[in-house]
Amino acid sequence: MRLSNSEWQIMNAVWERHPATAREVSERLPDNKWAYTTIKTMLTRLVAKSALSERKRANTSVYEPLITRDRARRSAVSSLIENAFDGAVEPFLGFVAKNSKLSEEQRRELLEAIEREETGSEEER
Amino acid sequence: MRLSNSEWQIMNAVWERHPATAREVSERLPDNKWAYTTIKTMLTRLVAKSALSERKRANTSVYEPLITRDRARRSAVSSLIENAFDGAVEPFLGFVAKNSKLSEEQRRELLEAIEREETGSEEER
DNA sequence: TAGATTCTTCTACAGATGTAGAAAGGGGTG
DNA sequence: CACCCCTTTCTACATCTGTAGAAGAATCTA
Repeated sequence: MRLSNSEWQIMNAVWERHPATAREVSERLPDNKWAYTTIKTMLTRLVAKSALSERKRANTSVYEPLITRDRARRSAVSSLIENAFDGAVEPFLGFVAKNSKLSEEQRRELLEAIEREETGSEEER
Repeated sequence: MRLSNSEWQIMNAVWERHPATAREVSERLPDNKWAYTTIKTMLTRLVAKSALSERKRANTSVYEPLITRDRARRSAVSSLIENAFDGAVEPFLGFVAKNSKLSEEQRRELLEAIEREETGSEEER
């Protein structure tokens, strides 16, 4: 399941709160510059690729995620590692650690996360 | 500078050792399934978007990166954070830490990297 | 219920991506 | 020089992405 840049924007809005109508998505989009029909088109495409479900309430479609944000993220990160790091996780992690100008706060958080070493993910519906 | 999946494969081969000819790229590609001309096409497109330079040696083109791997990686990671994490670095880091089934070894390395907190990057030419 | 408003569905189209064949050009070898 | 082989250059085409208008269908409102 690969999402394009614009599709991510749409999905983000739907994940935020759902079911959601096209209108709601449109309103949630930060400084939205898309025509309403553009959003509809993307919603339709996302339904086509089974990222969203569509159901009618009166004459209006309401959309709901079929994949979790977590899952989509994992897949995006994997793909990045695959392409940009030749599939090697370690260099990726090193890169992230080295390049992400962490604040003291973030650094501690990250360290803790690693310490905990919770492997797995909270699926957020 | 956005690289598509296939473009990453090509660039990876060029970064590996350069200048490189199309033939060399083709040979370096792990289990390459592309026709020679496909590779040529992609090299040409990469030249068009200034990711590679092209220069003739006899009747053969030799290519050389115009962007560093590090730079391309940073841009890819940024873009990922932008799309999949709404631009928030922290959730991204947490996610990575949590989801990346580190080996004991990798964990230590990552920790060290964070401790060192080298901000910046080794440009690899 | 007529008109205004909102939705949906279709159609369109340019540019990016994936993939590659045909044909022409250049260079080394016998 | 003739020829073979590798390389380049052109052209092609399907699919995906980004973006949206036109027109018709449903709904709300005075």
